Amino acid sequence: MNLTLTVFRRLSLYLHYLKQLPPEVTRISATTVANELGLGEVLVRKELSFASGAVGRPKTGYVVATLIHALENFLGYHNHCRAIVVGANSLGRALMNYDEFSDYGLYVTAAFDDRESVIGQFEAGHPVLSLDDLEQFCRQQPTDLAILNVPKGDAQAVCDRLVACGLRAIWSFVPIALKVPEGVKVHYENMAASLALLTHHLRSAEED
Amino acid sequence: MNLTLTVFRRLSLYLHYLKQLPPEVTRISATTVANELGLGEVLVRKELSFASGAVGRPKTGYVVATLIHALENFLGYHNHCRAIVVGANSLGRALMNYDEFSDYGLYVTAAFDDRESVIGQFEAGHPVLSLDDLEQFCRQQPTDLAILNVPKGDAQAVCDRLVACGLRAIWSFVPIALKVPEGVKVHYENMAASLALLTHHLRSAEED
DNA sequence: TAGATTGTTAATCGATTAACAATC
DNA sequence: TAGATTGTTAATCGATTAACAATC
Repeated sequence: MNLTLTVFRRLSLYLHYLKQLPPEVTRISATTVANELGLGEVLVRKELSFASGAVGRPKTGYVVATLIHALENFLGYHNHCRAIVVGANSLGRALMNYDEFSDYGLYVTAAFDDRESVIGQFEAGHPVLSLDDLEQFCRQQPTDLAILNVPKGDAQAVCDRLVACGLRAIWSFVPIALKVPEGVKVHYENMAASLALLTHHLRSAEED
Repeated sequence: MNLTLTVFRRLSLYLHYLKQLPPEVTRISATTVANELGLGEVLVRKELSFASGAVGRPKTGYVVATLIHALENFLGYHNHCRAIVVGANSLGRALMNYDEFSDYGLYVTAAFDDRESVIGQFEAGHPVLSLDDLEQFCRQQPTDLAILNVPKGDAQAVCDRLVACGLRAIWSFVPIALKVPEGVKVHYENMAASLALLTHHLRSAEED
């Protein structure tokens, strides 16, 4: 099986669902999970077994606690990872405050920007540093990935610097295709497009 | 052809690419676009023709200006849509400031929250109102969709109120499956999962 | 005319679902 | 034992790619 973003998102949906179950529910069937989340039950079974290696018992289902632990493990909860935000605009600063990251073992340690107006600020206890200090910071603090939030025109240059600093993963909110060497993983996020697709559906619904 | 989020995102990638071309480039081939963006050329052609109805000419390609206009039209640039943010946490407030939305004709007009500490604030010129005023606001200001950012426990109740207000689309950042009537479209966003998948790839790469 | 490029039709690939035997 | 539920194998569905004739 192939781990796509779609699969990964569903796995975290399963995990959230399992975690909100009342504590007296100790076992659960894939059938129940599937119905609650509006998914196919075979899909749920396949993905649970893929991600957690969990073995269910016919008739009783899966042990909830085991499943939760295995999913957390697979999704990275127990495996800490350090990220920096590059470009401390309001979305960048919001991501420094974003609690949910810690559910996946992700910690934002600092932000970087080249605007005097934001340098020196603190967000959720972490500093906004000058972009000039990027290289020095990365040498001192092992950093795994960067959240890229800079203006379009700066994106490729900043990206090159991040790669030179040894980062191997970039989460880019900039809508241009970055050129990176083999071995560096880039994931593009387009918030506006996600939202706009919804409005597109609204319009098509009206036409019917 | 089916309009999925994947397709929609690629369309907006094409559009961004076309827009950053120097003005002297008036015609472009699907082959060039595909190569620049690292995609298959047949895919680009198919999606361009699907979304824009644009007709290319063998040998010369497509007229850039026509393509841009048609894509903007398809993606909603010329079709304004009003959104509210419900739950004015830092991500919610960042989305009120998010410039890119206007590229898709999206305008956030207000935010709602039930915490006294944020009610009355302004963000990008738009107010944070009391959640109590939601119904009244929606009666006075036609609103198309809501960006849902409230605590997990409140999500379903708030969602029900939004549906009762006549909203037909919800963009939810809350990781629970909402129950909505037929005809209401929900899109779930899981920022943390997107980022966590990247770190997962990092870890698997290390193991090789 | 020759070559680049389009758009279509058929083939492939991957993800989801259906069917079903195994088992607690 | 009978019924619920698992996990696997085969079928379907949809998205992407390959092949190719049409055409500027």
